[in-house]
Amino acid sequence: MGRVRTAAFEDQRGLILAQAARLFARNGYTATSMNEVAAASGVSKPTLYHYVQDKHELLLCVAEFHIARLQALVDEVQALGLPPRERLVQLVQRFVAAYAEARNEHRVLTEDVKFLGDEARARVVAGQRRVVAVFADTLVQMRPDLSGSALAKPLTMLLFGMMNWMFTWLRPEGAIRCDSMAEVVTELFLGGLGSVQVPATTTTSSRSTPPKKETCS
Amino acid sequence: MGRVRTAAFEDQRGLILAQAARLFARNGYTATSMNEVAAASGVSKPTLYHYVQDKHELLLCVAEFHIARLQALVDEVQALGLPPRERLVQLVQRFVAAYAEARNEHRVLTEDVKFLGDEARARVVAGQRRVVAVFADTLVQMRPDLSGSALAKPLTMLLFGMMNWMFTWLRPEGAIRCDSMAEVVTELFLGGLGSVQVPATTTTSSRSTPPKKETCS
DNA sequence: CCTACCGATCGGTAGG
DNA sequence: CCTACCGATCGGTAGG
Repeated sequence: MGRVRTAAFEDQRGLILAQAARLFARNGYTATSMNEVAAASGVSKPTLYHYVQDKHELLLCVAEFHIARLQALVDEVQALGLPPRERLVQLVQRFVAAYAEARNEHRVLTEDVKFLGDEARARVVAGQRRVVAVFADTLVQMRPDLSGSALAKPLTMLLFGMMNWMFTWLRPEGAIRCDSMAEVVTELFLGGLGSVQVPATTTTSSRSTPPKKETCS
Repeated sequence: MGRVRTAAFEDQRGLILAQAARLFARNGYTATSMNEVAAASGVSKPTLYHYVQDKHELLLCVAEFHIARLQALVDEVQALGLPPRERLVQLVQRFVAAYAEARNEHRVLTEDVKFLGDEARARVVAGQRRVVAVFADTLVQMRPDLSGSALAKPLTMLLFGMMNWMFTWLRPEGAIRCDSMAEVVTELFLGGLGSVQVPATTTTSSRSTPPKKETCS
């Protein structure tokens, strides 16, 4: 049947991807050499190239495995059939936990995507967009007046900003636990959501705004 | 008489720093060559090295000029003598505007600091910490029960997360104006701040915790 | 799986 | 001696 090496091959490949994610996260994609990835994985450089085609594929695999994990998370939560508010609580809680567990991969996803080629980057961005859309839809269900306004996606991105930025300053060994931070994020965001004013004019703004460049002050 | 070259020298140097910031922001520090910086600045590489000592100094100057701008902003707002809530509104509004105006420099500051040497990075991080401290102090003045809790700095970092992350998805040519986003951030954060629960047990943890605190970078 | 290499390009500097 | 540059190339190292 299948080649005997497959299981061990995938194990070794997984270890290489994890080590690559660690090095990319710490030193950046460009500043990380394939020699370093090989050494950290306990193999020679030619052996490394037996498991991955090239440096870009290494980056793409790290990013896509992480995106796939996040999409699975979204599917799980949607399968629970919760009302929107409870669904958002679950989403935040599980995303923060997933980010914490895959800290290196998450950093690579948020910082090194620009080093992918155009098609590869487009795939990754499309995956991210699908995840963001679920959050945005949930927000609209919680506040129907957001529907049609231009605010649903920006609000979603502010929420992602809190979660994503968290892992630039929250140390895993620190006194603050990730799950307690997830609670704070939830309280802050859900508590503040009702205070955000939806401008009545924003609904028609998609028609009235010309493609004229609006420089941010 | 004073050196005639000084004014022109500083102008040229400023242009080089701006071009370096643009290239670093777009392609990353490591992936940007000194040849590209030189070409973008309209000078030869030897001439580039007449204006900067080396590549690391280029990165350090971009980061420090931006930090200095932010510290000046903080000083301006503090000089207004506003009550804490209005002070925070002003801080958010001006920081978002400053980030928008110095978009490239801001991206360099948040993504490429790791490529600085130890001493240089320590200087930059110290500057960031001073800025963060003003935000955190203002939060504590708004909610005195945050004093002594471990939540003031994390909450501040959530606020910075919304602002910092904003410039990864908000396009300058887009329909959404930066100042209107500053309003949304303010409404969301101030509206949600009252909903955040301060755990009673956390109060004593700040005294019992040794220097093992989170480094808010 | 290793040693040994390649085309190219890196950051930085020589002489003029 | 200084400055402000240029064309050319240095020693090392990148991905492969």
